[in-house]
This record gives sequence, C-alpha cells and structure tokens, in this order.
Amino acid sequence: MFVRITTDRRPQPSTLDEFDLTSAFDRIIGLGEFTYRKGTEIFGEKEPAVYVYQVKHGAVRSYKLLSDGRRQIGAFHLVGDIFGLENGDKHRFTAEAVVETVARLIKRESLQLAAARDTVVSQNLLSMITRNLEHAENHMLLLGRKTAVERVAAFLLEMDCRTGADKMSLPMTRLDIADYLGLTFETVSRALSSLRKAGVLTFLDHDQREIMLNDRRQLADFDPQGPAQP
Amino acid sequence: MFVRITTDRRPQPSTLDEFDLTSAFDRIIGLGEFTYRKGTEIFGEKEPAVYVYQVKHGAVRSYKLLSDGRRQIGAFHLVGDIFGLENGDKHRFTAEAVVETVARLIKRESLQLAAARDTVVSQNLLSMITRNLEHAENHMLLLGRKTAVERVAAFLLEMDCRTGADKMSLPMTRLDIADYLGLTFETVSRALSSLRKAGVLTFLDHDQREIMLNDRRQLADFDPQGPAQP
DNA sequence: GCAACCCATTGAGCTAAATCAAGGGACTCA
DNA sequence: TGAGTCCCTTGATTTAGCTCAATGGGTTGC
Repeated sequence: MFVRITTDRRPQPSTLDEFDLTSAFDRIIGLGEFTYRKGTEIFGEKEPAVYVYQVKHGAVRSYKLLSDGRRQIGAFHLVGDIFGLENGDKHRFTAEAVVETVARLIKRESLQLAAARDTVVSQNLLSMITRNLEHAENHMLLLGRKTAVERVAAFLLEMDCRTGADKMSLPMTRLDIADYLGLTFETVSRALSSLRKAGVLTFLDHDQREIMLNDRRQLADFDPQGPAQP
Repeated sequence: MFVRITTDRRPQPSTLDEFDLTSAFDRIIGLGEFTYRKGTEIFGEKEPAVYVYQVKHGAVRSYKLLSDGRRQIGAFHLVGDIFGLENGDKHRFTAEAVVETVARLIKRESLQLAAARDTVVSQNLLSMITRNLEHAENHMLLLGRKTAVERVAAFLLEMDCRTGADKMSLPMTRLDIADYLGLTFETVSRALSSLRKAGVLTFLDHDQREIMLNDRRQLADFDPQGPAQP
C-alpha cells in the first residue's frame, strides 16, 4: 500500500479502508493510514479533536507542557494502541511520533455516531477510557511516591509486558523516558546502569536501546507492589 | 433524619430514598445514607465494588499504598462528589472518611443495569469517568514536573474552585495534602507559610485549616500553566 | 574525510525537598 | 487537672536527584 510521508500535521487520506480500532468497531469506515516522520506532531493540546488514531507501526508520545518547557509524558502508544480518543471536543495532550510512525485514522464523529447507535461500541469506548484511567492512577503512584530506580524498573516491566518479545527494543530516548517518569535523562541513565550492574538486564546494541531482561523476578523486586492482600 | 454512626465497614441501609447521584440517575433507587466516622475505611483497594457513593457531608480520600506504607492519595471527594465508581468489579483505591462523613449509596449493579437500558445514564457514566481521567492527567503533570510551592498553589486553587466559598475550610491534615501532592507534611507546611508570608493567604484559625485567599491572581502566578495558545 | 548532530554515559558539585528534632496549642479523657 | 495524643510549625542536617560538564560512538550530509 502506498503511504505518504509528510510533516504536514493535517492528515490527508491515503486510502479508504475498513476501520479496525477494535473488533467491535469493524463496521466503521476509517480514513486509512497516514505516516508521520520522527519527531512530528500528530495533534496538539487544546486543538479540536477530529480524529482518533491507532498505531500501525512505530511509537507515539502524548504529553503536556508547562509554559517554561517542562514536559510530562502521560503515555507511550505502541503498535496496536489507540490514542487521541476524547470524550470532549479538544485534545488534552500533544501527540508526537517518537520514530517514523504509521497510524490509522478515523473521524471522531463517526465513532461517536456508532457509539450512540451501538451499545457494544459505547461499552468498548468506556472500557478503553477506563484502561487509560487505570494507567494514569498507577502512574500517579509512581510519580508521587517511587524512587528513581523503582520508576525505571516499573517502566521496564511495563514495556516488557506490552511488547511481549524476549528482547526489548525501546523506540524512545532517555529524555523521553525521563519525561515519562518525572526524572532527568541522566538519572534514567544511571538507574539503567545500576540495574545492568545488578545483573538484571543486558544492553544488546551500542545505543543501549535494545535491552535484554535477564531476570524479571529480580527486576520486579525493584518495583514495590501494593500491600499484601488479606 | 436519623443517621447511624458506625465503624463497621459494611454499610447498613438507614433509609430507602430516591437516588440522585446526578439528575440523570434520578429514577434509580438508592440504599439511603450511611455515616462513617473520621478515619474509617469505606472500601479497600481490590475489594469487590458493590456500591457507588456520593458524599452528602464531610470528605473522603482515595489512595493507593505501597507495601512499605508509602501512600499516594489520588483524589479528595467533597460534598456532591461521586466516588467508588468502577467499570471493572474491583475497587482500585482505598477510600477513607477524612472527617465524619455521610454518603449516599447505590448498588453498582443497579447503576449498570440502568446504563444498559438508558443511553443518557451511560453517557453520564462516561463523562464522569472522563472527568476522573482528566483530573488524573493533570495530576500526573503536577506530580512529575511541579515544584513544592507550585503543587501547593495548585492544590489551593483546586480546593478554592471546588468549594466556591470565600474562605476555605480544609477538612484534611497537612499529611493528607502531602500524600496528595507527593510531598512530606513539613514541606507542605513550609510552602503554606511562604505563601502566607507572600501575602497570598491568611490563616483564620489556630489549626490553620481555615484559609482566606487574599489574591487569587497572585496565587495563580505560583502555579504555572501550559504554553500560550497560538 | 570530516564537521555537525544526536544520544548515551559518567563524574563532580549543588540544591530542593526529605529527614530528624524540638516545641507548642488544642482536644480528650481519666 | 494533668497526661496523652494530634496536628502544626520551624530549625538543623542529610540526601536523592538535579545541574553542569566532559567524553565518546553513531549517523548524516557536504
């Protein structure tokens, strides 16, 4: 399939294609795929939410900024993930391609229409938002109360769980990870080094983005869990 | 109306009463009101979610714990607020009464039933969850990237906005505020003192829980906003 | 080839917030 | 009435993580 590559933020439909954000949304017609170059903005905070997106290839970061440039990444979106889904009519995050990324687009309008007609679709919408909420709640605990090494361990476990592969290939830089974990990139680097020295993981390439987890149990010990259940 | 006071966590219905979590839920019959003493647990994290609650009087804190006791309060629920609303069947937070609190209860079951029948109810459910998500997203930015004074200023603005009254009467201790903002209670105390010295606020009582905001504009200057819009 | 980036690591020193510590007012309750 | 408990404030000290700085390997583009 032909895919346009552009830095223009406004998506141009490349093909009409059946929409498959999830199996429940199958009947909705999407606008096809669109490619974003590394570092490109997909949509901006407070812009009108026109589309909903699904990552086909690549990775996306969603973040909020403060006026002086401090950045908090709220989530990374990997292959298969849906992002830009809003209940209100404005985006609450800016979304950028972490690496060259292909996304499927659907008009928010048509999704809301489908949700109004079909309770299965609206149920799926609700559980999607709920998953986002759960993630944010866990992340608040991480940001408010965990140490640097605990945060990095939690991040690795999250990524390991989401990618599923034996070795992880992180698409994002240390700075991205830092802005996700509420740290600086130096602190992330030091935490990763200390985990490597502890034998928990091995770097496989020069950039140290390819990471092999040697001992998930030991890694999990670095990330404290909630209190034991009665 | 007679209200039972108890420390037993399992609610006993005191009256049958029309349910009014929101106007859209009017037709659902609630289980009436229930009173929790200061410091009482209303429900625990990972317990089955049987009820949904609305604060009639008092205040509630929702929090997660780490195994070593570190606590992150995710939200305070004030009069009128609904809490304990779950899409899944387990609570994701522990909820405790901050002060003596009266709550209205409704069976989650009957709410879900109503949502399945009535799109207005399910729409309200969705927008309620969305508001929670929005709050969590903003709180991630606060926890990940704001300084102590900025966090406390943001907290005061949030409380001021939610209570609406001219003077604020905070129901929670400095420790509660600290666990909400990812700080220690000493740091919260110091930040409040420095805002007082800056003339932004005045303490009205001995416990310094009654706070008068002298200059909301100046207070807002302590809490950095997102980047200017184009 | 080589300059210009970008990204990562590591060391040295600094600082914002945590920790430790003392003190005091208000309330409860025996 | 007075001991005990909470809660808050403030001061002194420590420390986890930030800032600043140097280095080095890829990659890109001329």
